[in-house]
Amino acid sequence: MSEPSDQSIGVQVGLTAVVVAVTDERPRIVTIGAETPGLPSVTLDVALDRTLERSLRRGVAASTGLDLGYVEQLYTLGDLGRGPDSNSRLVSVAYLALTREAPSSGTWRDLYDFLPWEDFRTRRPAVLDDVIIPILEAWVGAAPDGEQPARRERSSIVFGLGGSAWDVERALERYELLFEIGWVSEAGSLSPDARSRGEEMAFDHRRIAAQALGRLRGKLGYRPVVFELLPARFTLRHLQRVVEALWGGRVHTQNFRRLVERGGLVEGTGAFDTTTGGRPAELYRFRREVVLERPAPGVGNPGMSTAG
Amino acid sequence: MSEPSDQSIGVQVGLTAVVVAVTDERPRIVTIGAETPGLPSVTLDVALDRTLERSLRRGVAASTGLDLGYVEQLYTLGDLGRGPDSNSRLVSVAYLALTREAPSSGTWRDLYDFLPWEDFRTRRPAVLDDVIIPILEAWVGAAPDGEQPARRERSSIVFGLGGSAWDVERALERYELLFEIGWVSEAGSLSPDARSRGEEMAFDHRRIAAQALGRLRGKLGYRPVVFELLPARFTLRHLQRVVEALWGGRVHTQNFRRLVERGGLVEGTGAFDTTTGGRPAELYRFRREVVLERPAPGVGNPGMSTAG
DNA sequence: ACTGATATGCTCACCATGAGCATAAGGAGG
DNA sequence: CCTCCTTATGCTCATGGTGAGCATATCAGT
Repeated sequence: MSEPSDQSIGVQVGLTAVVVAVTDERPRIVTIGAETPGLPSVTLDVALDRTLERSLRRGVAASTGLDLGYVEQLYTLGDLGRGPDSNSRLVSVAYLALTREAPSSGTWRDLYDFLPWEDFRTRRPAVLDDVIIPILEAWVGAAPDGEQPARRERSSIVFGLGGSAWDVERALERYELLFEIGWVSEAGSLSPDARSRGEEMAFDHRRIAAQALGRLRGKLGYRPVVFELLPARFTLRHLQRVVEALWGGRVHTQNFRRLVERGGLVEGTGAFDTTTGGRPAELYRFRREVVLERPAPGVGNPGMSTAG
Repeated sequence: MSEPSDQSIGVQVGLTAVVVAVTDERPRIVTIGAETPGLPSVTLDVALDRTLERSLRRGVAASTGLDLGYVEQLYTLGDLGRGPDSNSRLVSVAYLALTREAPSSGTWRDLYDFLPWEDFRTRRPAVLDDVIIPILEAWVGAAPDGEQPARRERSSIVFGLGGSAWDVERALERYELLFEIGWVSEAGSLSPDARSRGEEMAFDHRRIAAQALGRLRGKLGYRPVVFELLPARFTLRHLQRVVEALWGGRVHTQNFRRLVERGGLVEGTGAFDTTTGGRPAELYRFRREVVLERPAPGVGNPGMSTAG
């Protein structure tokens, strides 16, 4: 059982949030700090906070001015060597928060600035074929002894090589592999080609951001979380763009419509948006009742295509 | 960012494991303690453990003698009022571990002893219709003001009432709801009807067990985790029984076979097991390569039937 | 009116899934 | 040996979901 002991002296518990919004068809996160961007974080205050989540909300409000809505725990990190000094041990609980972009004392940044290889919407990222895959192949080739198959398998699964499909949800595994082979790094060591390697973040915050992206992508398929990122009324096109922004790929428009309409996720309001350029689009709203009807309501896994 | 401060004094970090095996078609977990069963736990030792997971493995080995294989982080709990005394704050990181049952200095217990309403294999648990649903209806009826619809919706979703289907993965939500309405309780207050309410566990360990069950049930569908619970060679029947034990329901045998065979999850070895009673069953092995071929290899969500 | 957009409806082939029938191959008992 | 019971395994069929693509509707501009 859990016996208290002096060993725990020097342990601190931090709470860190990846606050996600989608604006102008781009996934955005709140960052703090002028030079190296970091995620909004707070140290658990035993006296003030009854629960971890309350502590997080308080901390994010204090450092960004944002009042969080949907919040979900991601992961707890506690490896040696984290945190500001080497004397104490920092255990951080990372959270994913969904909201709509609002003025903040932090800075909203494009998530794909930090993870550029994750966005397939306009085209397959060139850095994948030009740089990452060759480096992975070298890493596989340089494997000691019988470890080569394991390395080959891992890179295949994670980066969709040799017959495996690109799995959008494996964003964390991709980051971890790139980190292990030394191609991306943490804690703001400026690399000369930040554009292709992605910008760095403070501490291990970029890893957390990658995990948030992967979790969110996965959850999109079976829980109606997208609507946290949308206004109360939206066009199906808008909904699709938000999903695509997070997914990092394009989907078949008609099938996407069928999915969300026939799946009962949305219902028309009768009002129209005429500002979209062509035929006016009907404004829809989220049908909350859907969670009663279907076991796993979400936008499914609509077939991804690199084309529009 | 994360500023160290004296607020964190008094915080302890604990690691807790739900160690799951399946023996004789029953899901089993390791418990510690003579009276009220608890989960194996350890306090993070800053000096000894480089990572949280190492700490957990060390702690479980120390308290049960078990050497864990597959380990996955579940959730981090940190509410006020946890832990042994009210002076300090205990933040616990809960883990799910999968293994095969082996001699242990802890005690292997049937998981459904603690969560009896979760097992639909022989029949729908009587306690659901006899006790739980009436209590839920009373709780809905007793709702203040306009809160009634929300309560009705929640109980419908979580317990599969009024058209909603029983979702095996919502084990945690069911426990949480039962806890909120006071029908199950924590920390070993002996209830007179433990057989139907389920046996209690120390602290909030029963909640953690419920979460482990839900997570495991979910993961079964899209990751080949069952095989952590099976020997290297097994019959399809054995595989099916293990899945059913965790799922808490029966599946259609032929369709299950089709799923795992045509899905490439297993391959025959040519050897047979003649001890099963009828026609000898071929022994199969897990095909590791499947993770390369399919994005989400698992035993899917084979249709559940209450009948055999 | 014609063009270019976007919105929306509909069809069709294909595959995964739920359900059930039928056959194969052991053992136990007469 | 024959019959029955049990488990294993093969196959069919209807249904619904999914990927793709064609066709039509309705706006803004020119």
